[in-house]
Amino acid sequence: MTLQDTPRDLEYDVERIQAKWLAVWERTRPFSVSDPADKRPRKYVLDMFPYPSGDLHMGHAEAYALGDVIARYWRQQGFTVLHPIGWDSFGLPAENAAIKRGLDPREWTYANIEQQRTSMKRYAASFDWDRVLHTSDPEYYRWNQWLFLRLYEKGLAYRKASWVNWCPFDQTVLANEQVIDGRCERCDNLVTKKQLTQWYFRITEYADRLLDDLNQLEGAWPSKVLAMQRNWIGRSTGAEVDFEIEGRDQRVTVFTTRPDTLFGTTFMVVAPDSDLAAELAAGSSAEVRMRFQDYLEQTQRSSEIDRQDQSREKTGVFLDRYALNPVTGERLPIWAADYVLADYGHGAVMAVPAHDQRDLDFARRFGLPVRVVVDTNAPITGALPVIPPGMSVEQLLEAGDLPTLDPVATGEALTGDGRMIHSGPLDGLSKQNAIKRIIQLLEERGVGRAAKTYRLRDWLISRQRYWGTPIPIVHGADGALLPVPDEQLPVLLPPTEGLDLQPQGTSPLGGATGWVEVPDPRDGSPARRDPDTMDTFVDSSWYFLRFLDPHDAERAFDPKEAEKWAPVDQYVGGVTHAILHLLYARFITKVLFDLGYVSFTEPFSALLNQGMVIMNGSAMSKSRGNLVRLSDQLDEHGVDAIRLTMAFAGPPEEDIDWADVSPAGSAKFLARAWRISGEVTTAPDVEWKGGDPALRRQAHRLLADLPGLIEAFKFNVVVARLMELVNGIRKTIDQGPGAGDPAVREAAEIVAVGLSLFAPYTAEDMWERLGREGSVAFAGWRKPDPTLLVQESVTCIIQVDGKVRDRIEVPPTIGAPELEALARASAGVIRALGERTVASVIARPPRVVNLVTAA
RNA sequence: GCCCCCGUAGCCCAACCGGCAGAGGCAGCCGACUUAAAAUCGGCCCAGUCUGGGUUCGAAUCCCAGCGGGGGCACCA
Repeated sequence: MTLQDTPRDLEYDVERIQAKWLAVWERTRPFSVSDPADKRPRKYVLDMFPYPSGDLHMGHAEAYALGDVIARYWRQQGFTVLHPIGWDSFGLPAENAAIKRGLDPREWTYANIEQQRTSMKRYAASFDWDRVLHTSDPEYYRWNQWLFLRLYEKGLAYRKASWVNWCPFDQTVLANEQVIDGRCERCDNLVTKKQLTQWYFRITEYADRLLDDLNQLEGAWPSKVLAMQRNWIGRSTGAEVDFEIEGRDQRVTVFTTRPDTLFGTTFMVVAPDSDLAAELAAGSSAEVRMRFQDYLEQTQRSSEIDRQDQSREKTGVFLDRYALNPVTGERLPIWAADYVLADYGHGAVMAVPAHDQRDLDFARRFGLPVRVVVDTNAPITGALPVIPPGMSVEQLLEAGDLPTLDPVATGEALTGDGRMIHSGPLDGLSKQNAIKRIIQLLEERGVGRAAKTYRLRDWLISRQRYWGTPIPIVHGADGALLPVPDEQLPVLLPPTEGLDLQPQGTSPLGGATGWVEVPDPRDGSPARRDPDTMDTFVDSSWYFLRFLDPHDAERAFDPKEAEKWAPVDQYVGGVTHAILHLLYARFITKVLFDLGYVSFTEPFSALLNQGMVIMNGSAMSKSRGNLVRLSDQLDEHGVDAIRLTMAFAGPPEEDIDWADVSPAGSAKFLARAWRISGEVTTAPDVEWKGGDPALRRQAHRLLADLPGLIEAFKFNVVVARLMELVNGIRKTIDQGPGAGDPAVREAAEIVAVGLSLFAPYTAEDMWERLGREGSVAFAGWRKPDPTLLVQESVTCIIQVDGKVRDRIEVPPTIGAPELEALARASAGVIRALGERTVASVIARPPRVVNLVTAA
């Protein structure tokens, strides 16, 4: 039987193979998942969905190649794999492009989606094309609105006036993530602060759960991402202490991580832009009021950059007001200074200059008292300098080698551990014990308590832009917030005709008169829709659930489907989303859990972060002139070669420098593998048992190792092993039993199935050339034959004092005594040992024996 | 300043629970085939694992301290 027929078949023709199989897949839709009777085990493999800005680029190519390896692997393992794709299609770039070109954002967005869809299909990503969603479709965003209303009902969506980031050039509010080093991410102008009333999601209420549940993900998420999430949430534990204020009824509460230093507090500092500061100043003299007002204005003029500059000298004004230390009754002057932040803790701190660097800097600048209450030279912890032998601590002190105890002189706060002094009931205690004791005391007297505080802030979700989900709230003339009833959803975005999308600091939707003006549902009087749209991170915080039921017109998703598929077994995407997107999705999942819509509390059971594709050591960009176009690469080397290069380049989480890898080499390998499939002369039903044992062993060892390698994301190693096997087949054909050996067919088929994870076109064509029916994508792994995995003999290394002196072939089942005897008798050992005698023997059969000589 | 990764041949990268430092590729060199070149096939060359300590019979692997690179958080009380 001849498998190669036409002359064209003799060469690996990338274009022909791609065109052929692309047409087949378009017809058969092999990766659509819809059979409700399917009883196979399930996997949900999800790639982060793309934002439709232009065509796919190299970064997409890497992410989708790697996600596809995982999806295709589980299919070969006999799982039904849900691997959907959609578009995160609301957002600023569409709006900006629309403004620039005078288009409707819809045109730009959906044209780009079409282009990306075509590219993805060409790229042979094994997506379920029947579940596509776009977040900018009303069928999708109506459920954002539904979700918003559920949060609103629970008190988790609320409005508040607050200082927000404001770009004076773009005339818009910016999210924290859009502020890079104090500048607007888009126009690079300095960002200022503006007080606005905005919608927030109360994510801080979930801070503890968001932090603690990360422990469940240990090992399944990259440790880097876990660390980033922990940093971002930023929980610190300590205590709240209530201070009485002279001339004020209410106490002021401060947060501190060092309540043990309470006796060392010598003044109090409040944030100048806090309500408290304004109130305290108001109760002071006219002169203080003026000085405070000046300072406040100065603070607000200074940019984020200035404020974060740590070399900047401390500034502040004395408010001529006093607080009373709750344990000593001591009078503490109150200052306003911008090194205290209004929105962290309570916007006020108890200053302990001896033991806090910032407080010390401030105290030294303004001549405030400094009192040491922790003797950091006391021998309590390892914080002491190393004491050279023969010298006592006293001698060192005399020699001036120990740090002096006076922070005022040195300018260095004593932040280390030590023994408490000048602290009444705390004297003599260590830091940890002092913290416990003082909290106890404060609680007994009702003037303080253990407390936690967080860096995490509530999630500002309003945007004054057009291209997003309208917030489903109507404002009554009396200020009432009236949620739009579920049955009236979606609140559709009005058409852009007649709207000015140019950012002006208020939402463009406010100008859509016919849309924004609605009757008050209570009495028909004039009312207005909320003109803001939602942050697009809302869209992506639950899309993985919509994929389970993307066409459902009755609800956001079917809880039964969620039960079947969710949470996502494997999530794949860039580390750029390591904080915000993942945090928001985790938050919304917990909310949906609390509301009873899902039965799990974490959305993504495992996470793989792929690195970036860079060029010559730096990120690709037009301005650098090092941009590599994906379409050029695909044209030049073929889809499979590019996909294989992405997998082979190295560990997935590391960056790929395109200058260091060889797509041409990948193409060469694919051609080599493909050619073998045409050389096989045995029929598909040949009995392989009699095939060349060496090749069979190699092939079966690969089968045995493959699951572990893929599941550890060692795709580069799998590709290397496939290359090895192809080399083995080549050798068997050219220098061994020849192409007619059954082992050659067996190994070639294993290569085809293995390659189906990385190079779907080539694998499919090989499978056909091998005379196999059906798609290779579902062929499944052959079971490794255990008899082929057992080695007849292994090489045992024999060491003398840890150095290899000989190696012998032994049966794998050899016992320790026997092995030791062989080792002692080996020529290399006798030579190395010479006159010396063996003191002890470490035998680890069958791999190693170590003979240790007497000293 | 605090925290998280990573440092192995000229380059990209392997090396299981600590046990022969090398699987694979790129580049280079040599050879076969060819009138020649390309393609193809075969072969060869190449490091003692960033540095210094420690643990161990034995360390690329574990621990400590540095150095170099990447990343996150940061006047966060």
